Order: sequence, then C-alpha cells, then structure tokens
Amino acid sequence: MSDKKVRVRFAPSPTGPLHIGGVRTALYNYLFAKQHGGDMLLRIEDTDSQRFVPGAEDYIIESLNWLGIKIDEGVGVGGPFGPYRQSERRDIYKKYVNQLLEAGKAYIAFDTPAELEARRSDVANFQYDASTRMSMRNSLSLSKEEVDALIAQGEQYVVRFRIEPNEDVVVNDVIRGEVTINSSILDDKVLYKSADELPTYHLANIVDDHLMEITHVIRGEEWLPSAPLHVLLYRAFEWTAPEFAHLPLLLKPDGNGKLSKRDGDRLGFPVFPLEWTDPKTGAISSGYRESGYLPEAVINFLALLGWNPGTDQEILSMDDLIHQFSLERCSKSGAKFDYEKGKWFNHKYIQMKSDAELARMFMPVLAEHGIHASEEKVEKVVALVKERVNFVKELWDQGSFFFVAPQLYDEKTVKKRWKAESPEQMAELAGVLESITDFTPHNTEEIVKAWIAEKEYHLGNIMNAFRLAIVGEPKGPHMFDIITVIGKAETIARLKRAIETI
RNA sequence: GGUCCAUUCGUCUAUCGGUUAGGACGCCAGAUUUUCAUUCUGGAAAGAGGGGUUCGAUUCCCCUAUGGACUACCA
Repeated sequence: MSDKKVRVRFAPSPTGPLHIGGVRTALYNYLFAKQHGGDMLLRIEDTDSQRFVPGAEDYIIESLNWLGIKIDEGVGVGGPFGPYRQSERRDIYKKYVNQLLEAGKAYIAFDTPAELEARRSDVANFQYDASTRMSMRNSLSLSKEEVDALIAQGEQYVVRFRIEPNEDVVVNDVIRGEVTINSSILDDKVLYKSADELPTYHLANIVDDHLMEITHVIRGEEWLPSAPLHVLLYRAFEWTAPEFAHLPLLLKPDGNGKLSKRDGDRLGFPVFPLEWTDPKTGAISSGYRESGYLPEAVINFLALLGWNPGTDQEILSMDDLIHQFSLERCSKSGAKFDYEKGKWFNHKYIQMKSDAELARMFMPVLAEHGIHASEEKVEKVVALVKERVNFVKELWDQGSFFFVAPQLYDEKTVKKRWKAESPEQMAELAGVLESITDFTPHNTEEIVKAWIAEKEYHLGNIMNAFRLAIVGEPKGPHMFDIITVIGKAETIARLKRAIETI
C-alpha cells in the first residue's frame, strides 16, 4: 500500500432509494477511510439520464446522515475535486474520450440499437469485439470520409473501447487475491453516447476515480466481472489503478439470489434505511428508521454481515468498528440477510440507552395514543419494561397499562386466576393498601405480604388476581413496582373496578 | 450458453495442516419468578461429494456438484 492519503468513494446512482446492501458498501468504505485517517467521498453517478429518480440523491444523503456515516467531500459538502455529480462533468469526460480516440484506443460506432438487436438475435452469443467489429458500422470499418459525413449528418454514435484480444488481464483484489481473465471474453464496451453527451459508468468511473485521487475502490461483487475492463482502461490512460476490493453480496433470507428491493415487502422487513415513497407510483417502502431501529444497531448488524473482528465480540460501536475493521477479514461469500438477528441487535442497543433517552423516544409514541405523561413517570415506566422490548414502539405494548386502566380483562386469565374468593380478597387488599402512607415498592410489598401471611392466603392466588385487576393480563413487571408508578389512588380504583366488572 | 467468484451448524461466522470444529442469532429443555418477559444454565445442530498432496486434512491442489454475479448506448 502506498503512503498516499487514503481516499475512498461511495458512488451510488440516484435511481431510487439507497438499498441496504449499498449502505453496507458505504459503511465499509467509511470504516476503511477513517481507520487510515483518510477521506470518504460521495459521488453521484447520474450518467443514465433515463433512470434518474428525483429525490433519490437527497434520500442517499439523509440515509448516510442518519446512520452516522460522515462524508468528508462530495455532493452535499463540496470539495476541491468537484463537481461531484457526474452529469455536471460532461466536458471533462469528453476530453478523455477524445484522448482515447486520438490514441486509437477507442473508436466511433454508428450501429443503432435496432441493428445491434438484429445481430444478437441472428448470431447466438454475439459480442461486439475484435472478432466482429470489422463487420459493423464504425470508424474502423468505414473510411474517414464516411465517418465524417455520418457525423456531419447528425447521425448518433457511441464511442467504444478497443480491446485487444487474447491477453490475460490480472485484477488484484484485496479480498480475493489475483483474478485473471482473458481479454477475448470482454466486449468493446460503450464508453460514451453522443445522444446525451454522457459517458457510461465505466469511463466516468475511471476518469473520476483518477481525477479525484481515489486510492481504494471498495464496491460490490457485481463489479468484479468488469474490473478487468477497468484495469485495461487505466492502462489505456497510462494511469495507476487504485486498489480494488470487491465485497460479497447480501443475499435473500429465503431461497437464493441477491437481496432485492422487493424482498422487503415480500418478507415483511425493511430493505431501505429510511422510508421511501416512490414518486411515480406513490408506493411506500418501509425503512429501518421508521420501523424503530436505532442507527447504531443497523450499523453493527450490517458491519457483521460479511466481516467479523476475529473475536467473539459482537457488539461493536462505530468507533470499535473503525479501529477493528479490515478488508482482509471480509468474507468472500455472500451473506444471507437474517432479520431475526437484526432485531436482537436492536434489543441490545435499546438496553444500552439510558432511561431518559428512551423516555424521550417513547414520548411521541405515547402521544400517538393520546397520552401525555410527565417525563418522570415515563422514565420510570421505561426502566421497568425496556428489557422486554426490541423496539421503542413495543414499550407501549409492554407498558400501556401504566397509563390507561384495563378496559377488558383477559378471558383465559379470568378463568384461571379469578377465584370465587377473589372479589372479597381484593376488597380487603384495597383496604390494606389504603392504609399505607409510605407507598414505595419495598414498603407496600412488605405490608401486603404480611397481610397475606397473617390471613394464610395463598400468595400466588392473591398476586395473580391482583395483577389481573391492575394490568388486565398476565404480564408485566413486579406488581409492587407497577402500583408505585400508577399510585395509590389509581391502584385502589382499579381494584374496585375489577371487583365490580369481573 | 460463456466468463468469473464462492461453498463450515437453519442463519452470520471462528479455525491461517494436528481442536472434544469455537461463538452468536434462532430453536428446544431446565432454573429463577406472584404473571409474562428478561436473565442464567444446559442441549440439539456443520466441514457439498470424489480424488489427490501429506505421518496427518475443514484447512493446500484437481475434478464434480451446487449457489451467486456478470454477460446493455444501466449502474
């Protein structure tokens, strides 16, 4: 590795919401850059004017922001190597395309999409390359006069990279080692289209990475097959290629194939960091943020899908990850996306939050249910129920009875726990509680248990009926903790209501 | 079809020739508990197959199988 400052880039194309696999690629780039004291760039690859989706760029930036992946340079923050949006770099690409043309390393081709289509259906496995290019309409097969005339007539053309056949091209990949492929299987890739005066991915990518002084290209495995082409392109320009690292893919949890945008809806979990509304159809796709995930949990979960620190440590903060990450420890094979483990990570991170923090996050959920409680009370509730939830919104399922008295009493529990003597015992209990002035968990427990012992009641019978009366269901934390939070008056009111209703 | 990449419990993975193949999620059982959870303890669960190399292969090589990616004037 050279001693140049590390510079990596995350270069999504704004064709829709950022997919969770893309997020992981961004994360690994970020971790690598930060570990080496380098820079993380954000470049928007919008060279396909057909597939541009409005809002996608903002979505990408907001997603990275939410996750804590900080951009040092690029779209949204600026920098000395701009512009960082490829559609704004037309002139730059044009210059390099011409350079290749002049050097005879690329050529102009006039074949229309229809003509190409015809050839493909004609010849099985047709490939535009050294073996076929002389039979096509291009500046290699046509005379200079013909070419000039065609261009003068306004005929649309593309520029193709002239690949010399029969050469073994070696790609050195940090994760996979040497990957060799023969140039004969490569086709003369389109580098540039006159129609929109824009380059294709391959050319833009190489030119930008070079000009922006990118040292490491860390991207998904889907790019591995075109990496040799990129190597050849660097060679054609006589530039030094950056280091490559091709990450394994994120796979569908069920069956096979890479995780796709539709899997989320199909399997019932988000595949996007943030909720996304399709601007055309209005269809809404769920996001991790809206589903109640903590960004730290998403980061931790994603980091471990395709990489591990080599120890048993599984809970890793962004800082831990920055210190421990290494491309060498990335696995080579695809990782199936395990949503259950994702939930577990969120559970863990919820437990690490302070009660005050969780209370703040829980407040809006309460408000949705029409509850406006004091921060103090919410904090107490959170402290009692947080260990049973995976998501903030589940705090409501586990603790709604702290805020509203039960409207119904769970039938099965009534059958099982509400005995013939229960109404009388509960009335007695209400009296006992009424007399307590120091209404604290410890004190109430002591007094109530003493009463139970004195009367020789069965502890379980009393407590279960008590719980049914207060909570309405056989769930929840320690009874004496619950009644302290809801207060003496409310406790007694609920007991009376239960006696009357059940 | 072609090219490339990959292959350890159901899932994510550890192992850099010699291990009772380890951990985590999930699952099951037990313990704790006034309930439900949590928690704790325990358990079931893996080297795709076949050849080599080697005193010895999960580990190195080859073949097969399987999976995946790519094969556009998309990225």
